[in-house]
Amino acid sequence: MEKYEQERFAKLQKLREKGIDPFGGRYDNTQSIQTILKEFVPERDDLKVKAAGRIMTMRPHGKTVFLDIRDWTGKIQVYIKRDKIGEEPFELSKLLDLGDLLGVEGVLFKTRTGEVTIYADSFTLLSKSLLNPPEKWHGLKDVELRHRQRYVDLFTSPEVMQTFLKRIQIIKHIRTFLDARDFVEVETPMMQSIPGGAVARPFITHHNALDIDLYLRIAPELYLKRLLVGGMERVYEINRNFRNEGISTRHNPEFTMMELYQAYSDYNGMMELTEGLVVSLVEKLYGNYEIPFGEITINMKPPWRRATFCELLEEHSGIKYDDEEGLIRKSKELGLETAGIDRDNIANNLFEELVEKALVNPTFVLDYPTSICPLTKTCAHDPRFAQRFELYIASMEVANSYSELNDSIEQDKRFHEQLGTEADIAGKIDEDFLTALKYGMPPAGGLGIGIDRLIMLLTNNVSIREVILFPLLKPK
RNA sequence: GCGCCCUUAGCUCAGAUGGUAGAGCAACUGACUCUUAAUCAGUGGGUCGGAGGUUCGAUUCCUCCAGGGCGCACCA
Repeated sequence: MEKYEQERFAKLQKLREKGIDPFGGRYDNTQSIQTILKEFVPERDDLKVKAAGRIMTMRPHGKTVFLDIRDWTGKIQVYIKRDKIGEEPFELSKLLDLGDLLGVEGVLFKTRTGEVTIYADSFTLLSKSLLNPPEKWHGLKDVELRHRQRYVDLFTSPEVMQTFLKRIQIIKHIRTFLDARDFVEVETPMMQSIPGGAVARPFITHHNALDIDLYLRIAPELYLKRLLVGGMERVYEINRNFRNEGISTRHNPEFTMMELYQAYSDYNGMMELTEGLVVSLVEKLYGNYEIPFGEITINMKPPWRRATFCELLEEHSGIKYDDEEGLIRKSKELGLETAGIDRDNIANNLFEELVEKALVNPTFVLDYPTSICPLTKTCAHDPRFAQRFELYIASMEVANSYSELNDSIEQDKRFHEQLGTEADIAGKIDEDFLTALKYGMPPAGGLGIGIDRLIMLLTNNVSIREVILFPLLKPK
């Protein structure tokens, strides 16, 4: 390692001796390689182009050298010929290495073998690379190295670059979609003194001047609803949530969540919105509704199935929600814990065990038991159930939505039921949120979409770490 | 947190019932003015993840540790 670096450093010194700055500077008016490749027309041999990119391969042939440079849009071959470029510059080309960043000016032509190539009039070293890039053919395969040194992964693997560019495109599309429907994007606190809006272990941090502990937010929900009270009728936020829990192919401690709230809507409105949004993304990225995901193919064609929690539970377990003994019996058959657990949670555990795995094509699961939905309005026809849906695709929970509970008295009661004893409650209920509700919050639909998971689906990556630029890894 | 698996050259990978390792790419030297996984000739490169143990001898067997992958658990 040391050795390779020294060899390259020696070349760098030689360049300096020749008066060349090995780290370049401003290099204006380049065109993207993709644009250059599109511009080429076979009839013309005088199209001047200027490109900049990283040297990926080099094929020296005595008094000529072919090299491929890549930028973030594509790859193009460069042809450097001594008789064309002059003796001194040609000597400089011998000090180039794989991985160096190079600027090239020249005319386009097609080689005998049919490859569009820049016939270099001149080249400029824009940055000397001091480390060996990974192998040209296999690239960087080691998953750990790919994540730790994402910068290498990105310049080595165009597919990885494409995944992240798609991620950016998807998030941009979501913003455009929501902006077109009169939503406004807002920012709410990441550091909260009471972590609310979800149930999860938070990260704790400390503010020195105030000498108080703060929590990194587990959800923005309670602040976004305050904005509904304030009269911001359609708000959304796309930003990070932090949960101090296990790491898996579907969980990263910090992840990107989109939450939105629409006054005077409800969870039915949110279903329409969700389906419209995700389908528009599928159409944009795929042009058809059959999308591959790992080993499976998902059919995203709307309309998506809508089925209640109870229907699905019965469909996959043969047991009705009302049949408490049946639920317990089935749970025991499956080896699930039942002691000290109430019926709703037993039902929910059974649901997770039996139903979720089967939900491959998009399915809206409606009307969860009220006790596991503390922030949700109950169903008019049966208050044991709440107006909530979760959207499952490929057995992953992708979205979660409800008709927002706007009755402050009911909300107060639910918080207390959720938290249990008075001792547990101290300092854990966001009283200011309840105060806000008392002023009056419009009935509203709320929606949360796990952006990373959505991007996994839309880019065919089965691990969340493949769609997060710098996933959390233990320090080496 | 638990279980299974992985860690060998800069990168991608071989390998040995235990006798201190090999290929391709990359690098270095030379030849080559339309090549493209360029080619040809030659050269160098390794604490075999770390620490212990067994052994005459360990990279190989055992234990522990670290990092990672997958699954489970956790996760409204």
